[in-house]
Amino acid sequence: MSPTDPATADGAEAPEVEAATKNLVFNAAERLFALNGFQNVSVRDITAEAGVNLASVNYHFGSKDALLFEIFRRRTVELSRDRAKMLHEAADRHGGNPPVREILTALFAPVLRWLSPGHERRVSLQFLIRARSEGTQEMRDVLRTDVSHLRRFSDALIAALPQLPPEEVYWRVHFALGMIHQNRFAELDRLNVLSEGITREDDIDGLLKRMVDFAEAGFLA
Amino acid sequence: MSPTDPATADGAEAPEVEAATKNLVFNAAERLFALNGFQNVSVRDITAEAGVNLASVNYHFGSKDALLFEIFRRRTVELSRDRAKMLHEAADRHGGNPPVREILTALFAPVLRWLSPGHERRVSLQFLIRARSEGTQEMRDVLRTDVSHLRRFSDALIAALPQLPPEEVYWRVHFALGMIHQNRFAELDRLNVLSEGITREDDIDGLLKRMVDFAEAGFLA
DNA sequence: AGCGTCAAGAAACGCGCGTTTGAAGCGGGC
DNA sequence: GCCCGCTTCAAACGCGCGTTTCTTGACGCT
Repeated sequence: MSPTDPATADGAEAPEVEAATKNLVFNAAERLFALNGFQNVSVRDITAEAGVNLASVNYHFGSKDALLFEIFRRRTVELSRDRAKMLHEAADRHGGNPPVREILTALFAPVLRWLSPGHERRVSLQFLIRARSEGTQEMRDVLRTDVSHLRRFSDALIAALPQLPPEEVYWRVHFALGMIHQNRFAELDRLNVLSEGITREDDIDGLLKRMVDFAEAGFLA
Repeated sequence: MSPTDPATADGAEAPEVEAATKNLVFNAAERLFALNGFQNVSVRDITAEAGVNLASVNYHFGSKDALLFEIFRRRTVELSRDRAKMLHEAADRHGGNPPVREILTALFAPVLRWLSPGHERRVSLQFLIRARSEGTQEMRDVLRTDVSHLRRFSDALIAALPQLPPEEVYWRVHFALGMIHQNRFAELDRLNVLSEGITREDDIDGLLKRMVDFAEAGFLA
C-alpha cells in the first residue's frame, strides 16, 4: 500500500529533512503545473524535473490527480488563512466593522504579496489561478461549493455598505474577484505589450493601491 | 489532400446548404469545447456528437488543433468587429471623443449580449474565455501579441481622461478586462452559491449597467 | 458508359500517457 | 545475523488518443 495519508510533506515551508522525495515531487509538480498548465505536464515531466523515480508520484500521492488536489488544497487553505487573518485584524482595528477600503485590502493583499517577484509562493498563486479554469472536477466542486471563506468578506462589505442592496454587493464582489484573477502571467504579458512596457508589474505596493482605489470607487458608486 | 483552406463553413450563421459535415463538426466542437474544456474533449467525442465519421476533423480541418484555432479565429474576429462597431458609433455621437461610460459600454456590451441565455453565441463566448487560459500556444500568442483592437479602447480612454497618466489607464483597462473574464459558467455558479440565488445572471441589461457603473467609478477615481 | 473528383466511411497505426508490478536497497529491532 | 517495514528502481502493461490509410460511394461532365 502507499503512504498517501500522512501528508506530511510541505513544499519548501520546512527544510526537507523528512520524506525528501515527496517534497521534491510536490515542488516540481507545483512549478511545472503553474508554468505549463495541468494537462500539458506529464508524470514523467514531474519526476524528471524532481530527479526521482517515475513511480514516486503514485507511491507517495496515489495518483496524478490526487497530487494535483493535494497541492490545490494546501495552497487554498494557506491563502484563505492569510486573507482571514488580515480581515480579522482590520475588524479589530475598527470595532468589528472595518471600512470598505480595508476589507478590499484584506482580499487583495495576500494575493499580490504572493505574486511579487522572488516570492516563494509566486508559482503557487499561478497554480491556484489555473485551478479555477483547468482544475479537475473535484477542485472545481470545491471552488464552487465552498464559499464560506468568501462569505466573511461579503458579509463585512454588506455591513460596511448598509445603503447598498446585498444583491449589488455580491455582484461587486464578483467583479473584484475578476480583477484579481486577471493577474495571470499571460494577462500581465498582454498588458505589458499593450502599454508598451510602461506598466511595472513588479511594483506590488503600487499595484495594490491601484486595485484598491479602483475597486473601492466601484463599491462606493 | 484535405480541403482545409477554403474555410467556408460558418457555424450556424448561414443555413448549412454547403459542406454540411464541416459545419456539423464546427458547431459540435465549439459546444463541447466550451462546456468541457479543450483537453477533455476528444476527436471521437466531437465526431460522435456531430454524427459524422471520425476522420472528418482531419479531412476538413487538417488537425484537431487547427479546428480549435479556426473556431478561435472566427469568433475572435466576430467579437472584435462587434466591439469596434459600438466604439465607432459612440465616437460618431460625440465628435470623435466619447465619454468613459460609452467606451466601457462598447467594451462590455457585446460580450454580455453573447452571454445572454438563449443567444446563439453563448457557447462561443465561453469558448473564447477558455481560450485565454487553456488555449494552444498559437492562440495565446495571438492573444498576447495582437492588441491592436484593444488599443483603440485604451487610446479612447486616455483621450477621455487627460488628467490621468496613461500608465494608470492601462492598469484600469486590465482590471476592466478581468471583470469581463470573470463571467464564466463556473464563476457565475459560484456567485449564485455565495448570494444564495439572489443574483440574477439572466438580467443582462442589469448586469451591463452594474459593470459599467462599477468600472466607470473605478476609472474616474 | 466511363472517368475524375471530392466526400464519407471502416479500420488500423503508433505513440504517449497514467499506472502497476516485482525485485532490489536500506534501515533499525530482536 | 536475520528479518521486516518502508522506499526506490527498472520495466512493462493497457488504454485512449490524434492521425493515416485505403476503400467505397456520389455526382457531374464529355
